[in-house]
Amino acid sequence: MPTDPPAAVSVFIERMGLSAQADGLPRIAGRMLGWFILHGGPASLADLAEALEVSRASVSTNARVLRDLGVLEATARPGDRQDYYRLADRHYLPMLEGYVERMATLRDALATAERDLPDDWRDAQSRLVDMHRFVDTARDHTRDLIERLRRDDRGPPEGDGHG
Amino acid sequence: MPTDPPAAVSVFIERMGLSAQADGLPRIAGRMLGWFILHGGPASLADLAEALEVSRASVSTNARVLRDLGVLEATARPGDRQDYYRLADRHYLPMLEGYVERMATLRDALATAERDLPDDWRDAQSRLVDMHRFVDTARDHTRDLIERLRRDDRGPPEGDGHG
DNA sequence: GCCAGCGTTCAATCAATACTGAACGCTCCG
DNA sequence: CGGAGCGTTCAGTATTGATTGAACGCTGGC
Repeated sequence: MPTDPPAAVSVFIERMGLSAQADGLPRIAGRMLGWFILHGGPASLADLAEALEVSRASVSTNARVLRDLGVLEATARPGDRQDYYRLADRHYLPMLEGYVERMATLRDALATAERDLPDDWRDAQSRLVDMHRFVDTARDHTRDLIERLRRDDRGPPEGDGHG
Repeated sequence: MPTDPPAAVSVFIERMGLSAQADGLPRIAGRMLGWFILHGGPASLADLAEALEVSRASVSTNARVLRDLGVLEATARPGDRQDYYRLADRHYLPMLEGYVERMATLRDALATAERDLPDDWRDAQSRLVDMHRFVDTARDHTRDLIERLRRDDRGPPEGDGHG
């Protein structure tokens, strides 16, 4: 074996699992994402199950989750009946979209409360509106960011490095 | 009782609990936040425990969590030995700061992988850098948003309504 | 038409963690 | 100095949800 650096590989995959967990996704989904970031190419569910040492059931379930999110894409290979998956182009955008979605949920709770609460509750209404405005701002801001990132597919191939 | 609209109140509080849960916080923390948004004023832990019908232990623990996050502030009332809490000024900012923190964690995982992986893994490196750039962009963007929101304390007291 | 392989689904298990009740330490009042 | 009230902490409980193993349906090869 010319190369045997599984140390950094497994460390990264595990970290991605934890990161996904922090974002409300199953840990295995994050590990699958990590695996795809490192290995990229189309892989079958059996490949993933073996590589990550998890059950086929988990791989199947989480592949569906990631596919529905837009992180993974299904590909077909001529002459092979297996399902193959690969990373979607801008696979990281769903993360931001998840944030937007949470903000929308929160926004709805605020709007409903504003509507259903009597006018007596002046202070409450004031605080609701205040937070409502904040959530709208944050959501719009993040939406714009997503739009922008969706447009410039890659940006300059190289040049200025750091941020 | 001149007003008895606890329906919308409890609905909102419960929704805030779920919203907090989606953000990785204990549900009770979210319900406490909801209660403070509606009732605002300084409240003792005993008040909260009774209002939300949860144990004093939970209230104590979650009050600490929310205080450490910057969502609640501790206030003192002269002549009263109890601890009183109230909503912090821009209590919603910690939500965005939490996002930034998660992105920083993710960024660190990516940077570490880039450093520790051998150059052989060209494609992996390429994907890592690609995602790294994205995370940096999103993080900076969100940071700027936080900065901006921190500056304009309230904006106009009233006038143009919608965003 | 039967067999093998793949993906999915479902009940059961397991782990993580939020929540509670009880005990403790502290501070102030009498 | 003794007692009461408040907040904190800790072990135990309960609940949520991820993960698994096994059974099922489907598709293609022989």
